[in-house]
Amino acid sequence: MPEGHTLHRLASALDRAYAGTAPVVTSPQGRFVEGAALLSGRLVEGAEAWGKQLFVTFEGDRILSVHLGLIGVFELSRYAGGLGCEPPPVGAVRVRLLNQFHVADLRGATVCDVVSPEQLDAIVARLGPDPLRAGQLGNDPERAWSRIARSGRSFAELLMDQSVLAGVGNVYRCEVLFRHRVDPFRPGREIRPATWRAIWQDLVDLMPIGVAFGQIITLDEQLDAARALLAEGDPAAYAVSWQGGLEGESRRVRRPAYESASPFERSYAVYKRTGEPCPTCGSRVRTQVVAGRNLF
DNA sequence: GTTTAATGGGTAT
DNA sequence: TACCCCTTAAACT
Repeated sequence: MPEGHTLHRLASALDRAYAGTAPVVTSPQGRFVEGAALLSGRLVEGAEAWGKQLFVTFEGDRILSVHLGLIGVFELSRYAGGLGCEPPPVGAVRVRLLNQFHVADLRGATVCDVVSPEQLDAIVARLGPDPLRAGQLGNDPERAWSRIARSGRSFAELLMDQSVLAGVGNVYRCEVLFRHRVDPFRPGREIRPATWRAIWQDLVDLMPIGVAFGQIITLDEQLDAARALLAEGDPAAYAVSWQGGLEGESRRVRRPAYESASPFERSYAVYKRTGEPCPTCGSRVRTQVVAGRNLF
């Protein structure tokens, strides 16, 4: 379940697995048969993410455009044995990319289309700056600030608006508001410029760590440990493609490669901690549904 | 066996 | 603000 870090991690994993190869593209579920036919057998030029949008570019200006939505999963795994020996699709697999060593199965996405470069540009043009593309041309955080500074909408709402800021979802939103002690309901126009700059910089620091470990990490102790691991070495060590069930568990736990096994327990300051004590002051974390999403 | 929740977002009202 | 779509697995009966 995806925020921007998931999509960027997925894009680079797909890029490594498929760029320069011509995968067989199918739709075992049957709902993307025509699109699959447009792509199958063509050389993959690359994969990239913008915010929560994923694009896989095939030769001939045909681009697979995917948005995972709330529940979508693009499960990438390596298999041994070559074509014809791949694992059978399980569940509602809308798209399967298959080459000699890799299978990627897409399930539950809200968007899955073949688009042109012009359509890709139009999708990207609707997005605000992406903290995972910090420093890149045309990805200026001032664009987000100009929207925030003149908006009467709540800051919490603005952080989730992909046309203001691309890639942040509910977890990063809740956690970053907590980290900077910002009232979620304060209107954008009452946010101080220094507050916005600090939050943008924090996301620029935090989100690549999320990409490296395949997990949103926002607690300071975990961040310190994560930075130490990254400093001493090999983020690829965490790019494990399968996570088996724990010893004694009856059910096998499978995770997509881009989510990977992480050495960190999933733990947040406020997200999904309703009723539990604040890590700083001990008061109870409260929840309020804002436009259909749980704000903590 | 059925219901619900989930890190999203588009469209209608 | 409501409702719709996508799919799965955990949490309920």
